[in-house]
Amino acid sequence: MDNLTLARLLTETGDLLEISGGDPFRIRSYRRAADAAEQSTVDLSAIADDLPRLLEVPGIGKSMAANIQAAVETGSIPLRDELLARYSAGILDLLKLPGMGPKTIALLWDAAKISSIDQLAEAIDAGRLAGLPRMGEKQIEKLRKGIEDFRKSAGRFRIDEAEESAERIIQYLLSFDGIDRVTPAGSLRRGRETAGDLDLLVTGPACEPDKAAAAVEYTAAYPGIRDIIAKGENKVSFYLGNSLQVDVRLLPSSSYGAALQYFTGSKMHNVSLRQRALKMGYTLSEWSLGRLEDGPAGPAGSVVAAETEEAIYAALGMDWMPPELRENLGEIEAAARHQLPHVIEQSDLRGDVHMHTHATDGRNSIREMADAALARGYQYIAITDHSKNLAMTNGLDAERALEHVQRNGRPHPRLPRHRSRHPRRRRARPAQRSAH
DNA sequence: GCCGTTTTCGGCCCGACTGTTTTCAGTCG
Repeated sequence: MDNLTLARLLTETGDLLEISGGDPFRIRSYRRAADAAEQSTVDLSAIADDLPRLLEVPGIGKSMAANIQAAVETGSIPLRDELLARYSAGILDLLKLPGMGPKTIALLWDAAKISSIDQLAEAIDAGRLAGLPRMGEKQIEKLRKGIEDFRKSAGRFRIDEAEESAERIIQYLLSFDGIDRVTPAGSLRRGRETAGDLDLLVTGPACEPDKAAAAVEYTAAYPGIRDIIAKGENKVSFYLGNSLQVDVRLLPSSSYGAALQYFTGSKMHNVSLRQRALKMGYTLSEWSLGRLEDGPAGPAGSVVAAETEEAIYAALGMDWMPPELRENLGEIEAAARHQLPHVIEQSDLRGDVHMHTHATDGRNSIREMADAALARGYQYIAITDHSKNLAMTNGLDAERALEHVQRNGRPHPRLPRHRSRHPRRRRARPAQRSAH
């Protein structure tokens, strides 16, 4: 069983526990364990029998270790099976509808025994939701729309697709007078391979508190918007035509560092960082790092650090770290010990050994790719075009391959202007795991 | 259910937005 499957099982158990009204902190433990499984560079199923090693993983205690062992042996987690038997497998899909959380699902279950999207759609059409607590007209319409969107399906987006969408929105926003800077944050900034949504941080004089109304309206008028999800004093969320969700947050330049830190995440990194802040007598929010004794953070809260990420991490006794490391996998402790690992950069890459030319399904010639590779400082490349077995991609047989090389491929003094399939930076091995 | 710079018990992040709740609960990131 791979780590992603393990993470899904743990997440689902946490979700079901929440629907059943379980202890919030126990629920959080399942989520934290799921996160640990997803991010771990060690194959947890391979060490399932090695209890001491499992317990070394932050977020995995005795119970979670037992759950992992059960999952590897049986393909599921006992508590998950028990709860699924009480409801039905389809109940987990309900959580994917916008605005639908465990409390609402519990309500729908208690009032109408609804445990799947199809049952919910049917209940809406039959008018059986009207009259339930918190089920006004707008709420029901929102659910109807959510079901429609779910059936069309959205899912996660490749990072290059998200980047393209981001670039267009950034250009649009920068043309507004008083917006100085638009910074993509979230998983895009953390260099993940896919993004569930797009987070954009907007700063400038037009984003000062109490003055942001015009900029908010301008943002909400972006031509690519399909539906507005939420619009407030300094935040706009919407769906683009391709179903990518975009969250735009407008904050004053004086809060840029705090906002960037907050919006970059990951969620679990932020939770850990705030816990550390609390222990040190501070409170951290998207507005600033402030002193706890001065009251809650926020636009009017006290400011220990806010303008740069560096200042915030420094005030918390830590080195600044590249966004790629912020996954709550020990980087906070490593930064506090000043022992962050080196993150591999584009300049560290020496070559690329998986490249297709226009002879099959690539877009460039061997020569063009060689030139591009040289421009990046590569020392070698390997051309790996398809064989004829893959006819749909114009696979080459031996004769055609030879012809192609003779025509294009004489040893060339120079090398991949093809878009690398690798992220610009590769994730470094987290510090804590290097001790394993 | 996990974890420890005070802790093996007692605490566990924080603010924005929405809808219908007349003061707030639920959801989200």
